[in-house]
Amino acid sequence: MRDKTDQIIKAAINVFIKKGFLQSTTQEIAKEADVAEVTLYRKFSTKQNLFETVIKKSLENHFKTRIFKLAEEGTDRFFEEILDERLEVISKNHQLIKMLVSESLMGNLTGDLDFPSVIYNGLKAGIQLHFEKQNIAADPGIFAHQITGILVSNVLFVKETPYYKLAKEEKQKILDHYTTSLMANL
Amino acid sequence: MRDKTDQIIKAAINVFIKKGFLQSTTQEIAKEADVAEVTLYRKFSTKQNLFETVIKKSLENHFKTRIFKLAEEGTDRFFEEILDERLEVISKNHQLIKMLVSESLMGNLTGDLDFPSVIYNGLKAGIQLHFEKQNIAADPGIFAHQITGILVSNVLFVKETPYYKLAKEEKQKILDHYTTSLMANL
Amino acid sequence: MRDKTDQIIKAAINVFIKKGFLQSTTQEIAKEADVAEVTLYRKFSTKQNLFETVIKKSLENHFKTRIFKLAEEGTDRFFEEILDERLEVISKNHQLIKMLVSESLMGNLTGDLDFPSVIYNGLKAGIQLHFEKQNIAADPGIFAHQITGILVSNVLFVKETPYYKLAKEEKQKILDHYTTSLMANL
Amino acid sequence: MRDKTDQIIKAAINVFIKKGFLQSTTQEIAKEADVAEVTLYRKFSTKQNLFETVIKKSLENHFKTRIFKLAEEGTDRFFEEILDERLEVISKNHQLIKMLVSESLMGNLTGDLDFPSVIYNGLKAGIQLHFEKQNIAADPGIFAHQITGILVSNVLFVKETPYYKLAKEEKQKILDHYTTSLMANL
DNA sequence: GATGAATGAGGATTCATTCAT
DNA sequence: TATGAATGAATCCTCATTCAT
Repeated sequence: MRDKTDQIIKAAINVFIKKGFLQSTTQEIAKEADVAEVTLYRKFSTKQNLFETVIKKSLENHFKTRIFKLAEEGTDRFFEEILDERLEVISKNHQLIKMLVSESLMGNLTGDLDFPSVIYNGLKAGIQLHFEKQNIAADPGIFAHQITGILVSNVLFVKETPYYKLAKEEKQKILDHYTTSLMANL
Repeated sequence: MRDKTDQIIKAAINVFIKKGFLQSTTQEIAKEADVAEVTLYRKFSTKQNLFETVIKKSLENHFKTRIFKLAEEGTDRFFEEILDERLEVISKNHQLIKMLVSESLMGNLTGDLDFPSVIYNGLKAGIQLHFEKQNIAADPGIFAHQITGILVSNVLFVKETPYYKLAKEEKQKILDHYTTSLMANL
Repeated sequence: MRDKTDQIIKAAINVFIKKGFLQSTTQEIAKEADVAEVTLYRKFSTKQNLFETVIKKSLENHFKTRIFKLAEEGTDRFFEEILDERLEVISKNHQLIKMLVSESLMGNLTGDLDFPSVIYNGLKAGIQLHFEKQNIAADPGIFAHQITGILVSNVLFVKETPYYKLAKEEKQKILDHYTTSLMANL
Repeated sequence: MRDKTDQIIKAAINVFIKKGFLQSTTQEIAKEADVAEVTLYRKFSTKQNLFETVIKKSLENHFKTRIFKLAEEGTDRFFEEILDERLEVISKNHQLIKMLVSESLMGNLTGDLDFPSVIYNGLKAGIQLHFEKQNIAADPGIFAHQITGILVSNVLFVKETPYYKLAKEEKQKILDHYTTSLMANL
């Protein structure tokens, strides 16, 4: 039972990532999950509901962040570290995130499922804490905004080599660039 | 004749913006255009084709850029000016651009219809020219990338007041922030 | 379950016979089968597929032939008997066969669904066996061809009284005529 | 004007032969005739009407027969000559005749457009005359029927080499076979 | 708990034909 | 006479969802 439910969720996530919400059919998901189509309705009652469940699960699984710990620690490489962490995650879940952003833009994600908002709010809260700890007088919002932009542009354009596969020095170069940009306004 | 065609295009753009490609139905477009559904097919043969026509038209109408002229002129406020221009356009066509980015992410836009690429490539070419004129040794790609990020984050998050409605000083503050960020790496 | 499937097949055959493939609509078939149109698609996926299924079934049900048994037996009234058998079948399934021939001419039947070919090949093989058994040196093809002609002309032209309703002597007269014709070339 | 009309008829015949009545569209015919679709309606008012016109024309153009002259002449090779004539015509207009027979079977041809009937009736009348002249006491109908069967079987099955391309001796062999068959019942 | 069977609603597209010029 | 423009009516087919077992 947990079994079938998991199969469905796994299949659903694959299909949704590949085709997006509208293009995915419950038929295809059921087939990929090797389950009868009705079973899926038994457990999730609605395609929309299945989608939301899947999104929630994905967000939980992939986007845990260390941002608050970093802010607490008071590291002076704060921006560098969260950028590194985020770029790593994004490059590893490229398709998923593309879908999340796309669905967000289409208005299919609301509240705590709206990926860009979740990211943004997380960043903002973390940065705010960081600024407080470091006695920096600056608007956390605009920095969160800017970082989100950096991240999203990395979703829109696929690089030959994804970030997480880059050599350490290459990563560093990128991080330096972004950090320099961000710090310029402090 | 041009008349009906225009009605259809106008209606199509509205509907596509409101609902995206998949959710839009030719029926609804026809109704909004006050035209028989067939007429739409006579003129555009396919929903997909209508969509592409509409997108092309939109790109032509709204996204002419002064970037090359600016690069030629050799203004030292180059980044500031193109950012201003772009933010103006974006804030005025928010819904349209949301749709364009969304469809791009879903893979429904290719080649010269792929909005983010078009923007990015335009920026890159302009920046390259600018750098050459100013004898700046820097990678235009990374700056184009960064600006695209800035722009997209402005698409993702709706502000209370859209950019184009802001007071001059407020605009200037925003532009200063971004420009400082960008110039920090020169 | 078998129930609905059978209803559909039965209805489909009726409609196809009455109107031919192109003129028949899945809607009408569904209605005649007292089934939702979708159900038909669930079971047969395609109108074409339903058509082929129905044709196959019809061929199996109505056109089993005794020709090989007759050839084996070595009866000297071989031609007479198969002609009788065939004319019986044809006159009893006149509408069906008209449709089959018509669709064949339109190129909508291929391979083992192509009624005229099936008939011809069956005849040819049977006659060949017959000739071998009887040590007759003649081309089975031309006789099969000729018999097919006889049969088809009985499809094209409706008689007042169908063959199967004729009195024994009348049948005999017809058979004699055809047999004389055929045997003249032996 | 005559010009356009002719273009349309020519195009129509091509398309109808290639696709049959139902599968042909007035659009395609108009395109092939290099004429506006409406023009076709101007001149023929209806697809059905165009079809009938075209059929009539075709029957007139291709199926003039010498049968009555032959009957009058009182040749003793009567059957042979009309068979030769007919097989020649059929093999030269194979596609057209396939279409005619197919449409006849579908009930789309009535009265003097019904090709098989036309052929049959022509044969019957000619044979009757022949029998009278030759003082033969036999039913012309059954012979006409039989010849029609021969002809139709030549429509159903395409030979590698069409009749009209065969060498004289080969034609003769075929004619001898058929004639023998027919005469056996005299 | 799981599923085979069935469906209402809708969607893109095609076709013969008419209108107005 | 010829035609560009427009359309009502259908057609095949798909999808999310429910029913009965």
